[in-house]
Amino acid sequence: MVKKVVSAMEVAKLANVSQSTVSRVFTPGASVSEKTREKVLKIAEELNYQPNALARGLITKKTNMVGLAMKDIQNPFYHEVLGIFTKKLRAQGYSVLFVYTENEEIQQEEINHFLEYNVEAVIVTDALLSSKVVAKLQDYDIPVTLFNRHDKNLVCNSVSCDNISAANEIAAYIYEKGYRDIVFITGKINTSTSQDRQKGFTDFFKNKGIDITILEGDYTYEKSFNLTKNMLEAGHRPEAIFGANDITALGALDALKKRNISVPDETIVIGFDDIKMSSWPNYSLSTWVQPIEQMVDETINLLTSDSNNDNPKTVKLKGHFIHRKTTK
Amino acid sequence: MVKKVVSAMEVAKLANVSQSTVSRVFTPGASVSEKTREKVLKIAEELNYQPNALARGLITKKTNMVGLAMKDIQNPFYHEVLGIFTKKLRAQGYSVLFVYTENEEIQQEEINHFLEYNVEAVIVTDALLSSKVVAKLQDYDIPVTLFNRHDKNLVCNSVSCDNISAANEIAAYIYEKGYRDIVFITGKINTSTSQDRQKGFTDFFKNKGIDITILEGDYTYEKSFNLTKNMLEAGHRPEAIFGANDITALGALDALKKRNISVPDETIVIGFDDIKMSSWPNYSLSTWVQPIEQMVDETINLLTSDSNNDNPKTVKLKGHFIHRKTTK
DNA sequence: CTCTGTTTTGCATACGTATGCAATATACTA
DNA sequence: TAGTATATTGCATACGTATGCAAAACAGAG
Repeated sequence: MVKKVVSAMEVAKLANVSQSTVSRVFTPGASVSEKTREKVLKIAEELNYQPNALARGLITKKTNMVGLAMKDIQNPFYHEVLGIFTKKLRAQGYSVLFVYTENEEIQQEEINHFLEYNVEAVIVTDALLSSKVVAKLQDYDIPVTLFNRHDKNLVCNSVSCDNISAANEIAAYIYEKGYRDIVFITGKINTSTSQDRQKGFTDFFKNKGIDITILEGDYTYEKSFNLTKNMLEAGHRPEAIFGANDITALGALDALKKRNISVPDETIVIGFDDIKMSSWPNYSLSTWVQPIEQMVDETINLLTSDSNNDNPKTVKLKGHFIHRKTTK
Repeated sequence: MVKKVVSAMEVAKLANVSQSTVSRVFTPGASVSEKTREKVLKIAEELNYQPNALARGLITKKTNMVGLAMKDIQNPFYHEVLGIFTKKLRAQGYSVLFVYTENEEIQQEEINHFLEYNVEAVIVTDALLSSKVVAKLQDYDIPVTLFNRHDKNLVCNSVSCDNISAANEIAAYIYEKGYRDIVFITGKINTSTSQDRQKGFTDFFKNKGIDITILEGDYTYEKSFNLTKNMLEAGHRPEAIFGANDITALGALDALKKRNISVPDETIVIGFDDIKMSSWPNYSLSTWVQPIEQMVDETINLLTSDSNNDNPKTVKLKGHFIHRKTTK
């Protein structure tokens, strides 16, 4: 029993008004008398009418769609991010056109998809963007915002945690507790998050004249687990390990446990992100809490306050350290 | 420097053809001579032309958009599912309009959003749907498919793992190993997944005349952890625990570890889903592997093979058990 | 070269909405 | 009451594409 989708025209006929009037009833701010508004709304309700977003977008160029691109990784942090984005965007009347990409760089093709649908803005989370792609989007006046990333080569908005200062504070914490044998496990080294956290962390110790050990990870649990395991087997048991994110820290933590090294008594472990899992009793990981909600709010602000691409903004938020059971 | 979005008309002018011809070049199967096709494509390339999906959808009613709804939970299983869906749908030329919902039941409002954008199909994952909402979608001839769920009250497609037989096999495995003191920790009890897994599991033991313990969980780690902890503190240490999903099983596993109960020597633990985490060395959880890829394939098949809503299909796939270190 | 059958093209229109402009209805002032 | 200002409405058109139909171009046969 296929019900025909009703158009504004049919509502208009039944309500004895013109299609324009029906349109105006559904256009916020348009001029309609209270009486006709009610009349039209009543009929519309009966017919189950709702404006066609495609036709509407065709004229207004306001599609109320936002393109959200994300890379395929196992980090649950981004799952949370996605959820928050979707909720908050909907609250502002936006729908989310979602793209998961396996590629290191977002492909031209994926962006074309966004363009075809006239998205009003593009948010890129945990994925890289070539400057060529950004340029193309900006050619069409579509603002681009990097979430949890920044890139000096790209002239576009960016919202992230102030990773450098956060890592710096973590370093200070470790230093003040008196630990001197320290390890940093990086994430993917071509990500700004990993780079900044490494910089903030190592710079602090450099100033103190302390050498720390850098293990090159890739933001996966497995890599971090193995790096730590190998290090321990080679006879190096550090006093403190800072992982570039929680997943990394958890990998290290499990490797320590496997060798029956007591955390935090013999070695302390600190992560970054505060994913759900980190608060599980078995892990109870001390970590840096990213202010996700705020970060998302700022991102949405950027794209609604029709920020012009010629003058992109960079927002850095602070977050805070949370002490659990992997530190003393 | 805002570049104007070019339309088929402008390409047509430069190529000395009509707009219709340009349209036909971009419409698979339309009649265009090879010579003009090349000419048009060349100009289109130069102007960076691409068809406007909105205008196209307005006429053809083919928007190439699929609505995907998901509930807000912490289970990483659905993160994987989302990724696979997006990739495979894109491969078929579909874009994904994504909705995250916090509500137990998907709201009318969310569905309206899908309708406004003329999505061609709706996939619901880990969320409930009222029959009223399904009816509305079907009124408009939009096929609805439940993923990893089924619901007798809803006349719509459904794709899931054969939870009953899977749980049955797990029960058989446990029985054959000789365990008799057995616990099942449920998920949210209003989900078909939890119900079916419970049924398949308990029915097996009922036939053998064995009573098992049911703990009512909610698919969260915390709940499962506490249930297990309380049980152990009350002096009940079962020989086998089956969790309605991996998160549940991991909660139980951690509670066991906390009490220094040796797994699998004193108690074995089995989960369901095979999320990434389950293969982490520290957990190494034995579990039932859901054939996600196949499940997604089947779902997409259902919606592309313009299955009529009057004759909805139910697909159940098998999956397999994977033995890791929480079983012997 | 002519005639016929087939491909390729252009013309016109439709999809469902928003909006500038002019016409009409209403409210307000004196 | 008449006159003016304002609010409300309808008309016509535009957005960018697809498509039925008829015209035009082409290919093949004789």
